[in-house]
Amino acid sequence: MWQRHRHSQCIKDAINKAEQVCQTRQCRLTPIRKKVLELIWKSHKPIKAYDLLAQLSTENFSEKPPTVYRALDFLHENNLIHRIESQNEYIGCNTDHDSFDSKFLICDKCHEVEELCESKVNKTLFEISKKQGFSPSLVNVEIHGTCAQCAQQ
Amino acid sequence: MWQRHRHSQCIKDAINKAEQVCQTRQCRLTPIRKKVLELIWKSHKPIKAYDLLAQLSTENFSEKPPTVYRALDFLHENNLIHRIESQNEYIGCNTDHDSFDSKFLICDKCHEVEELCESKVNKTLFEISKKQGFSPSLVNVEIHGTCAQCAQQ
DNA sequence: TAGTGATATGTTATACTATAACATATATAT
DNA sequence: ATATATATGTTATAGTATAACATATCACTA
Repeated sequence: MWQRHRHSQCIKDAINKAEQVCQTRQCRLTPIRKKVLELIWKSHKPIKAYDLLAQLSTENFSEKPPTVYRALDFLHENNLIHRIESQNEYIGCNTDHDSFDSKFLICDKCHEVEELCESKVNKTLFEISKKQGFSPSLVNVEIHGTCAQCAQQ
Repeated sequence: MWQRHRHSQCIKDAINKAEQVCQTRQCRLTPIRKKVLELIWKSHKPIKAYDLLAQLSTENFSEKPPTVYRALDFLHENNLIHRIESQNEYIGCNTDHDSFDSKFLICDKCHEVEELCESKVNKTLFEISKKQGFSPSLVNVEIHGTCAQCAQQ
């Protein structure tokens, strides 16, 4: 990418947003939760639970599965991260949509993932669902393929 | 359901279709593969790999994970089943679309799943992807919620 | 400010999901 | 018949996630 990406900034933004959300919702961004969120954002790509866990070892936290899964649960419940279902991976969310609607472009070559913010498709899917008597609560779209970068090569 | 569902018939249809597909593609619907496909269709709901495996035990097949995962891989490659990513479950596919496009309504109460056959949304998603320079190869949509049956109760 | 209930974390164990690697058997095509 | 490819058997292990209970910390109020 020719454009300089101020990565440290996007981590900070994510933490700030998380702190705001927690203040509003009266829940606590504890050190573990904050650290896990930071680690997720530090990774430009979606990251696996056990990779997060390994990184926690260098910190002062218990390096055991429940540590990271509890933090992931918390962050997910509060719409601060998404789970990429087809990959068992987690990625930060900095958009303002509620968690019931998420769409991802997943590059199968470099494994980068981009979140799509688009509401038309979502609306259509809701309408189709309702026509069938189905009451949707959550829509997840995962589109696999090749990203622009990788296609050039 | 007031309407009588001829379940044995839909299993037969699925096997017939599989045999056709295999003839066309020059691949083999071996006894294991056929049995796994039958078991998947026998279950009205998506089913887990290890549940299939347990059911294979009563048959004359090796009740070990690779047995079922290999059959699942084969059936999936040939578009005879889908994987519900958010549930780690497998479901039969009797529609004629290619596997690169699948959409499911997943009832979180009774766990029944219905496949949507709809191409408009898919087209839109492809267009959006391409605008971003992304070349999609596969779209998977999983919509969670409550089905008509369960909503009545 | 000590006590109490709710929330969060530590810890051990185990359940659930999937694949690697190599041996053996079966099918298909000369 | 034999060679090659394909499929299955078998053992072991990797990878993903949760249950259950103990301990600690927070937040509220008596």
